[in-house]
Amino acid sequence: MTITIYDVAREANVSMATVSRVVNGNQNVKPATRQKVLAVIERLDYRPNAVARGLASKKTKTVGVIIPDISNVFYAELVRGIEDIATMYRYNIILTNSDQQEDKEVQLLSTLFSKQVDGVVMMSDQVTKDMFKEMERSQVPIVLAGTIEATNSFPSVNIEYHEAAVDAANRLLQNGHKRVAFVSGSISSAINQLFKLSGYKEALEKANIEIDSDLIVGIDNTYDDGLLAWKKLRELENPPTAFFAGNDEIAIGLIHGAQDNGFRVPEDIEVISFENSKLARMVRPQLTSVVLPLYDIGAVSMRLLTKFMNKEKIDEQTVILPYRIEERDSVK
Amino acid sequence: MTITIYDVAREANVSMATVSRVVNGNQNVKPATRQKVLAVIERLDYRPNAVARGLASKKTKTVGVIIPDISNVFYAELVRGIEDIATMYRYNIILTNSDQQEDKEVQLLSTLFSKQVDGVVMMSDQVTKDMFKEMERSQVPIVLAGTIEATNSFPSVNIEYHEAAVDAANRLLQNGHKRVAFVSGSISSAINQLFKLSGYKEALEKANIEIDSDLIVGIDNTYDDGLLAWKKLRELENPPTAFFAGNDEIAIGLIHGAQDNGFRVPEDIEVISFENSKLARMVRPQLTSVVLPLYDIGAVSMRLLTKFMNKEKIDEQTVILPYRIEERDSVK
DNA sequence: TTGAAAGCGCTAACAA
DNA sequence: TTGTTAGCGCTTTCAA
Repeated sequence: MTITIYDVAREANVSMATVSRVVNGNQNVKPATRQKVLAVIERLDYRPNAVARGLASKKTKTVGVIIPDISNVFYAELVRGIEDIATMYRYNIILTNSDQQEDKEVQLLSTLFSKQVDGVVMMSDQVTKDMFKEMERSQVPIVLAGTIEATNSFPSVNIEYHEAAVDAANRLLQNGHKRVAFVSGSISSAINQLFKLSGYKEALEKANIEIDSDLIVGIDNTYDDGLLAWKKLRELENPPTAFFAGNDEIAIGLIHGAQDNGFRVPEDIEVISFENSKLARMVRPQLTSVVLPLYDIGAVSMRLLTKFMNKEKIDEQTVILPYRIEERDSVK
Repeated sequence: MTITIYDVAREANVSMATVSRVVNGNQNVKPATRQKVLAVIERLDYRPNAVARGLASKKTKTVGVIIPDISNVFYAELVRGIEDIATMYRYNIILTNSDQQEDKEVQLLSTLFSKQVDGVVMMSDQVTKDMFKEMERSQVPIVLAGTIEATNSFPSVNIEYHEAAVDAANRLLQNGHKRVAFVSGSISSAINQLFKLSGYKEALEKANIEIDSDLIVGIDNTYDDGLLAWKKLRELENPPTAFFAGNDEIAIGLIHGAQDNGFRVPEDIEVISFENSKLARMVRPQLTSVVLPLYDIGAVSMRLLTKFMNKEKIDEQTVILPYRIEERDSVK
């Protein structure tokens, strides 16, 4: 039925150990023997069983990936970065969606461990206590991608969210705005709370502008919620004239809300986003946005993971990638 | 170090077979014994090794997924559908990107087989001969999602592309257009060629409109190419007044191209799309589009695959999902 | 340079 | 209801 290393060994008149050696590229095989074995492998169309190999070697050449939701472009980009580097190092990835549910994240980790993955790349809004506990007892390395964990106990790849947020807010402030709204997804998440919002606040404070909590709104990371946020903010006695949007969908919602009400962007209203997905160029006006290099974060995370898996020397387990602001047309 | 079924057996004073039984929910265990074993499992925090299990049982509870590119929303939606149903049936997925490269697709299949996946869901523009050969000798079921294979040798899930295309073209023709362009990605792909384009042609012929090959343009499925296609088509002596776009990005490129040239959509130019991703609602005017239910195609494909994997009775291995046209504002 | 043999951690007859 | 045992297909000593 399925042909095994034994069949090859028998046909080639060698021991299975020898077959194993040629399959694994071990140099201790006489060229002639190697040829002979290779020929039989070819003839029988032998294909090593990776599961058996995994059991014997305790290496599965597969890594687990936990993200909130693959149907979100944001995470999809990240995963592409991870997968490309994984492929490069001959790993496959098991992809899982957590929907940001803590219990699911914990359970997913557990499933991945039971499947004996060689490592895990994970992205989460917030590393809770339970997750931390599960992560701690992992036998394999875990890299956090675009995820903040307070104690910095795990390797991670991020950008300077705080500085980026300060920059973005300043970009608006320097155009003279006094009423700048902060509209972002899950304000409670570590990154939004600790970095983006704090950057926004710092910029305002430095500009001597009082922080108005009415101008800080936490919504879902969606277009519709962006639209809604516009409506709500518009009804304020003293509505904002500029918006710091947590991501592209929100930014577009805000812009369309403004346009539908007869405002022009950027003439009347300015909007800066924080993501720079493909979407950023697919609206009019095109979005000025902090670029979050998701693909790179994924790629670098995976590369870092390979280093841990191969027990290579690690220079720095906390890597910070550069960011920049892509100037387009939603800000003057 | 790692604790195994043996450790549990020893601590619980039972045989490993009994432990195996309780772990697998086998009913042939005395409740008292079950309790005892469960307690030890809990105490030692024993976790079954899925790789060993896979080797012994020849079932890995993981399925392979091959798609062109996860960073494309289109495929990401599909994968989410697959993953959700997979999770429901306790399968994990190994995700791979083929970038539509035939050799990569063949090689990916081979890798997945070597990892002993229990089945494969795959999406491809075109099932080539080499792929077909590799698929044919698969020991496990393969379901094609949103993919046409001429001989219908494999189970598949699709929509009525041809009818949908006829409908879409008619939607434009009924508004009196005589010059309707067909702008789509990889005209050579099976679906585009055999179904979308043929539907477009059929509709035109029925309306007694001569087919003008200048009006049929094959590009990449991108926003930028949509923009370019607009420019090119605009320079025609007798330019089109309506567009059948192969997907949302192309539709948006076309619309922006038109708007940038001072045309109004849908007043001057009408555009119908073929996808209905999230994007469709995120532009002005919002896109009228054939809805391609990607999530559903993924979900149904995975469900179908579980039936094959469990050797359930299959009513129909070729499933066709309904489509509809979402009327919005890019068509009058 | 090669082979023998002992696992890897589990499932699944089969016997008791 | 439980235990014994023979694999599953491979890697990896160790010895030759």
